[in-house]
Amino acid sequence: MKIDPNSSADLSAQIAKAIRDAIIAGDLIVDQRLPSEAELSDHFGVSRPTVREALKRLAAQSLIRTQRGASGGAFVNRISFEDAYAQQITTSTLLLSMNAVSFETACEARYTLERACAPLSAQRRQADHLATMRAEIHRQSQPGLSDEAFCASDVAFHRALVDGAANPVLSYQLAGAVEAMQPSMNMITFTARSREEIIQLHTRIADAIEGGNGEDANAALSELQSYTVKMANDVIASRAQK
Amino acid sequence: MKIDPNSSADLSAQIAKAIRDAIIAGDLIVDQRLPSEAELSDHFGVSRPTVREALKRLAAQSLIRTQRGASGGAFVNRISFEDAYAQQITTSTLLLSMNAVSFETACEARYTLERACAPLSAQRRQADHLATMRAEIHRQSQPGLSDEAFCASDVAFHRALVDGAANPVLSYQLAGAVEAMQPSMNMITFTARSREEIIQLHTRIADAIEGGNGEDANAALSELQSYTVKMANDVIASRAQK
DNA sequence: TGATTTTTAAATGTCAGACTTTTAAATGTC
DNA sequence: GACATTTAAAAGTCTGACATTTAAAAATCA
Repeated sequence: MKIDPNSSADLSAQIAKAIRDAIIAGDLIVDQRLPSEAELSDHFGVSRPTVREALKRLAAQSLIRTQRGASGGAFVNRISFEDAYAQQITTSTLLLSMNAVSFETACEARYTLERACAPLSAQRRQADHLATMRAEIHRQSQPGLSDEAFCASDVAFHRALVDGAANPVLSYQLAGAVEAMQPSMNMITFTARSREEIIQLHTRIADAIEGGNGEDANAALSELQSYTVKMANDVIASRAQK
Repeated sequence: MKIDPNSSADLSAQIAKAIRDAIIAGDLIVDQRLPSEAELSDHFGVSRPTVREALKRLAAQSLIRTQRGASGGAFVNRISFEDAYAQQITTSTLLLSMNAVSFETACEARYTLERACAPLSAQRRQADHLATMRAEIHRQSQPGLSDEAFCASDVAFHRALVDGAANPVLSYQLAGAVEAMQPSMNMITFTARSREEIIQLHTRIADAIEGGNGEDANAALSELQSYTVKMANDVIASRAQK
């Protein structure tokens, strides 16, 4: 692991890259302890604060974890699916909110990916996935539920659908697509009428998943996509009017 | 933006979280300048190195960028699709390599997602996507190509397929699924015979995309998935034998 | 001897203050 | 007015110190 002291880039960025590359290449394996900060600053010929900045960069990506105390230090971290979910959701959410991505484009991506999962879910879903879906449908039909809570329940419903495919990699990839839309969804006002419509489609999806009918589920998902886009366009139109 | 000095968590982590939350909530908007490091350390009642560690954490997630010099400082960064790609690929790659995910599971996720894109790509692909696919097929048929180069070309082919769907959000989500598999793919030895088989399937896919036939493309993708899994299993079996 | 408590040392976390380098803007000069 | 010079602000880096945490070693005691 070496750095170029003449490069224009930050030393801490270079050091972080060197260590990151070593982890990706497998030169540093999970749970292996890195040299102490003092040793690293010796090795790279920089001061301890500079090394620390590099380590914080890696910690922010969940590549390492640190422990204080004797026999503490920085350890190569096994990235958990939970960590990866969280990072993906943050990145996806900001990517959408900062880049003028149309609601329609994001929605298409989300539902296209969900339709990829639904047939697998129809085949493999366990009882608990179905139970979660039914429970969320029930919650959605409660009167007095706020729009935000309705959206959150919607996300939970769709996550159960995706998790039913019993492929954690798929669940991870979908997490970003589903959750990143929540901020834009939160802008929509869900009237009693539209909630009813959505709940009906959710019920159709749950029935199809229960019956092992992936095609039906996908048809309902497509309708849900159209309806959601329509609702969003209504909001945009009514805003433009004002 | 406030922190709790009595919390057990690192101050720099708390500060990073406070700023990150402000960005996500929209309290800090793109290109807005954060207070200088000195001002931030005043505000949070901590030293400058601590503030700097927090800022490096955010920089690692591409949430801010920094500029030196007069009228420099830390600015809220617009996360580009390129940044998001890179992060997703790093995270996905490490997630797979560190978590004993079976080749089959990862492969299923990848091809399931690709099959979601292919019909869109068959409808919308531009000439350049098709040209890239054909060019990569041609490269793959070159004798003397290393296994690594063959894999890299394979990735480029599949990316062109996905990009043909003309939905940047979809391309972003797929980037992780496709690229994260490269390390495991690199472990496979591609014999002349297997390359021929793959090239034939790639050609079928390209033909289907050119002809606007999403179903054909998906059938070929399914075959490619089976064949890839079979090859990987052969490698695993022959290793176990040794 | 064995269990418990105390001490110790290593490591990260934090701080203060200084110096270096970069860079844009203000100032001065022709 | 155009160009060169100075200046000041800000990030980048360094040194050295102290605080806090924690596991292991040492000491104590039943």
